[in-house]
Parts: sequence; C-alpha cells; structure tokens
Amino acid sequence: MNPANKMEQLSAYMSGKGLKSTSQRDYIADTFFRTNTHISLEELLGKVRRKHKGIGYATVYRTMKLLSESGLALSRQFGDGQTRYENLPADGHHDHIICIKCSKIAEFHNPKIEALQSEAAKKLGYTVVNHKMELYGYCADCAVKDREA
Amino acid sequence: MNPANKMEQLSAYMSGKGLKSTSQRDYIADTFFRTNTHISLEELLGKVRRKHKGIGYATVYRTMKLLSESGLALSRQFGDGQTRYENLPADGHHDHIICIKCSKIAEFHNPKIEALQSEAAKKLGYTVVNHKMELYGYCADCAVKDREA
DNA sequence: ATTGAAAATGAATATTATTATCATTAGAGA
DNA sequence: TCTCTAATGATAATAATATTCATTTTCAAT
Ligand SMILES: [Mn+2]
Ligand SMILES: [Mn+2]
Ligand SMILES: [Zn+2]
Ligand SMILES: [Zn+2]
Repeated sequence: MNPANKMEQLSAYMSGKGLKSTSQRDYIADTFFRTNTHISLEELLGKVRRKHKGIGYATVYRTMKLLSESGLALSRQFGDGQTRYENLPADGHHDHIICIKCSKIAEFHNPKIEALQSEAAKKLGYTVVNHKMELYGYCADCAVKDREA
Repeated sequence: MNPANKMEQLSAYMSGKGLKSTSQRDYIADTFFRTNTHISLEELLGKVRRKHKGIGYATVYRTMKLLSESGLALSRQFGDGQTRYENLPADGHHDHIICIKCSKIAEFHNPKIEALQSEAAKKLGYTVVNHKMELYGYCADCAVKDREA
C-alpha cells in the first residue's frame, strides 16, 4: 500500500469517527507513511518541522496515536525508553533483532516459531492474540569489531 | 536456592564491591527473596513498610537495582509502564504469557523456539545474546467469561 | 458565502516512573 | 573508639507522554 492509499484509509477512518482533517495531521501522516524506519516521535517531529515549523509536539503525539489506533502504524518499544513507530509491513507482521552495540535492527518472520508459541500457550490454557518477540545480540559488523579488539 | 542462600550470595557480592550491609537493604532483599510473583517496586515498598515504615522509596529502587546487577533478581517490563522483578527461576530462564483481560501471568520455556530464534538471527548475521518474548491473549478463565457474555 | 457547533492546535502544565542530589546517619576496619 | 566511606530518606530533577485550555480551523447546514 502506497502513501496515497494510506491517506485514503486514514481519511475513511477519520470520517467514520467524526474527526476532521487538518493540514498538520495530513502532513504528519504523509511524512510518516513515507518513512521506512522505526522512527521515534522526536525524529518524526524533526522531519515534520523542516517544512512546517509551527507544528507542535502534542500534535505529533496525537497523530501517531491516531494512526496506531486506526491500524496504520505499529508502535514498538525496544527498551531504550522511547516509543518508535513503523509502517505496516506489506508481508504481514514481523519480529525484530536488535544489535546491542550499534542498535541496528533486522526483521524476520518465522511461522514455525509462532506455531510453537500458540502451542505453548494452549498447554497453559491461554489463547494468543498477539506477541512481542525481540532478540538482542550482535550484528555481523559489531561481532567482527569485537573480534578485532 | 532458598532465601538464606540468596542473602549469602548477596553478601558475597557486596563485600566484593566494598558495599556495606544495612538493615534496610537486608530486609528489602529478604522480603523480595520470599516473593514468588512479578512484583512492582510499589508493591515491594508496601510490603516492606508493613514492618519497617521508615524505609524510603529510593532505597527500594536502589536495592532492586543492586539485586538485578548481582544477578539475584530479574527485571521485567510487561508494557504496563512499571518495572517488575522476579526471583531467578530454579529451572533456568522462562518467557511469559499474559492475559490481556485479568493480567494473570503464566510462564513457559521452549528450547525449540529458542533454537529457531538463534537460527533466524544467524541467517541475518546476528548472534543472539538474550531475548524478550511475551505472548498476550486470554487465560482460560477470561476466555470462558467471554463466551458467556 | 456565512454561520456555528465541534474538533484540532500549540503552548504550557501535569503526570508518572525513575534517577540524582545532598545533608545526615550508620557500618566496619584500624 | 575513631574515622572513613557508603547508605539512607527527603526532596528535587529528568524524561517521556498526557492533559488542559484559550484560540483557531474545519465542515455541514443554512
Ligand atoms: Mn519492524
Ligand atoms: Mn516470570
Ligand atoms: Zn551492531
Ligand atoms: Zn485472564
């Protein structure tokens, strides 16, 4: 789904809720839809202010919360104390592996793991609705540097 | 390992670092060692103040940080904004499944999943050092209530 | 095009968990 | 017992996020 489609989706979601479209909201959403990183609120605010310097902190917070609720953005917590957002992946959900030295993030998806998760949950009487799985370790670059040091 | 053993371990760790034993610290640690839940700082402070009402917030924070560093406590973040601590499980590490209705927590360990995690990471050039895996869903009780409603 | 109710904005303030500061107290080796 | 150093607890500081509120903007109805 391209940014324009997403703007339409958002528009539909908003009119369904009686929300109004504004230039700030549109610009923040569009800017976000064009990112392909795990962006923090602060980074997004910076990006957005390059063009619209009047935009406030609160509006970025509010807009990303809205995108999150509407299912057009995913919020992620990687343990550095800041919430990050990413666009919905085209190929379904994925999990993350994060380098504990340089913070580089790689993504993966493993249906076998998820089947085993459901199975483990079932044994305990639970039904899984969603999950959070993050691996922490060294990326290839940082592992090399470690060996050299 | 029982509470008394843990107190010894802690004592050893502290003397190794030139730290002093105090009645507050000892009581907080001992109280924690006797819990078998995922306890928040606030809950622990409450417990501890039942006997020693003078104990300050900061001392509980500092003590739990110390236990965490010494490897005698595990800190957990389950997404409710509060850090929780649990005792080291006797049978190695485990992951969690949390009911999104009543917050009940179950624990599980699945070596097969962890092997697959390492494998997935390896494909991306990463080496896994640790991981965080939480499943969210409905416990048996809450699933039943849902069906009845 | 005008109007008016409802929603959005941005600045400022509040909240919440956690950490740091600092004057005072207490532990423990000499 | 002295004395040095760490620990304590009250309080203030931080940092991310949420809320408040006066003002502005949107948009459906006129
Ligand atoms: Mn991602
Ligand atoms: Mn546990
Ligand atoms: Zn790296
Ligand atoms: Zn439940």
